[in-house]
Amino acid sequence: MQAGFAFSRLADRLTSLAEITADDLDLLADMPSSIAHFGAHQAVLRHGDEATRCCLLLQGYLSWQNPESPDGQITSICVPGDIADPHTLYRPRIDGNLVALGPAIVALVPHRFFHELAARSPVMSRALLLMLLTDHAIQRNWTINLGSRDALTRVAHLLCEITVRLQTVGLARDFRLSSPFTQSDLAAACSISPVHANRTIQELRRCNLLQWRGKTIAITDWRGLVRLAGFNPAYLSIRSGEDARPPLPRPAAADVAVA
Amino acid sequence: MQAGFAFSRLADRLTSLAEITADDLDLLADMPSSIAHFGAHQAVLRHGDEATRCCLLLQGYLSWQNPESPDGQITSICVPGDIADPHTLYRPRIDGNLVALGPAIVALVPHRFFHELAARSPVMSRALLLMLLTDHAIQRNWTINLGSRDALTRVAHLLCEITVRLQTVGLARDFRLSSPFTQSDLAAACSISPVHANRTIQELRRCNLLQWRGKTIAITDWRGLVRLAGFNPAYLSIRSGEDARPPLPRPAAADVAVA
DNA sequence: AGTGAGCATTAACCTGTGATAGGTTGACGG
DNA sequence: CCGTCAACCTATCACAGGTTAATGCTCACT
Repeated sequence: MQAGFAFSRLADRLTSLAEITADDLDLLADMPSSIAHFGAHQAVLRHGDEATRCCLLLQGYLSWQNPESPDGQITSICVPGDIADPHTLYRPRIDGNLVALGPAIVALVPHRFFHELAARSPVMSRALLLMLLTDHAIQRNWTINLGSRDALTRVAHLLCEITVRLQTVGLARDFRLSSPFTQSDLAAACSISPVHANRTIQELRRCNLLQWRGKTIAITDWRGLVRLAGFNPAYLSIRSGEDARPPLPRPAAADVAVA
Repeated sequence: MQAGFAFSRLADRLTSLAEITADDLDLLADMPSSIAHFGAHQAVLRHGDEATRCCLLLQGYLSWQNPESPDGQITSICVPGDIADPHTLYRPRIDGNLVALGPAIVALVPHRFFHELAARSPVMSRALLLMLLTDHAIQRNWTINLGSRDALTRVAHLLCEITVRLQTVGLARDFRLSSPFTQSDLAAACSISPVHANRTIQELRRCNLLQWRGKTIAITDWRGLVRLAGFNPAYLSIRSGEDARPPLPRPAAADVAVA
């Protein structure tokens, strides 16, 4: 039941990308997979591996890290519902390390399943392609983030992005998100030093934008955070054509603080 | 004749990505296109446009710029043979401004042509997909570049990347590249100030790594530049499976300094 | 209760880069 | 021939953020 719950994140994610029908979703029922659990900072995929399966993230966060940089720079972050490595469907050689941020649950799905899925359903094929394109858009935005913002706004922007991405799959609806990652992880994602990450978070706290205690972050002033970051969710789009919807809290569910 | 020459860049580019046959290349012969010329800093596509055609770059350089950042941050650079906006095939809304760096010649090709091409030839379809994936890998690398290198190595890395990308389409074989872009353009791509870009270039000159006079850059010590930048061309790959070939100067052609 | 590991916090100091502002060169037009 | 303009070069000063290192907190395990 826990597992079925987690799998529905993928459905949510795909639905956010294209007009998926019930029939299409039924195709996911046959998905073969084996479930794997990972602990904090444990490697899911290693640089140089040849992938034969995709990593579908069910719970927690994963990060891609640059193997060459000494401080383990993080180049992207995956949230539940993401396929961490969709590109391996077409080019299986792994470039970078895929590492869990905090405990994570991953479903390993044979490449073959997705290839057949795409062959069987044009809409699903399109959704997978849009997933790739969205990853690309996110990556471009990380480039912008590093290139044009200072530490404070950079961290703020990253938090905005993660929040909206979680909301797309039904998490963090009340702007509370589980944060198993450390301040050093955040620093590695924003390319600042861990010490300065700390200074920065304190500044965000002092502005009453958020609380970060223990393993959850509560964003107490969403609009303030968005304004500070200059965050525009359009790039995360979400249903081709439409512009991104503002992440309004929909009727609360029971699954709120679990990422 | 000039034009036919330029079109062959696309063939070179696609060939570098997948095992293209002569029959596949023949399909390119029907490519409908209209040619457009642009001057320095002129916009090719504007943020918010809806694209119905792809921009195939024949000569010169194009850049994607972030419309929100005041200094016109450059988030990626296109070289001849690149399709500047392959993602518009699937999501036509333009995000960012596509701007010419120096004079550029572009072939505008209807989306329809590429969709039919992909439907007709699986290999071509694959090559187009790999083009998207390579763009993505390059973008990830820009994130790494901004996040983990200082100004000097950042500029060095960018120059290495551009050089190798030019070489895959038969340009810059002798490590001389046309550089219609200004130091400010370079600065915008590396997210440093124009003044500091100048300091940096002088440093590179002082180390005898390159000459930059007028509108051409001559890299005089390629290995030194690669070492300084920590450049590893693997991410540009270039024929799935293989690792990237070292960019050896092949028998010189007549087209050397023209980008 | 005691120990140790990992993480958060604080402080003192240092450096790369930005900002500003001025000077030089070269291409072009009248 | 001179004025204009854009690009390039140089110098100086201020500050965001890096580095290092010491201290404290919290939790897990014995």
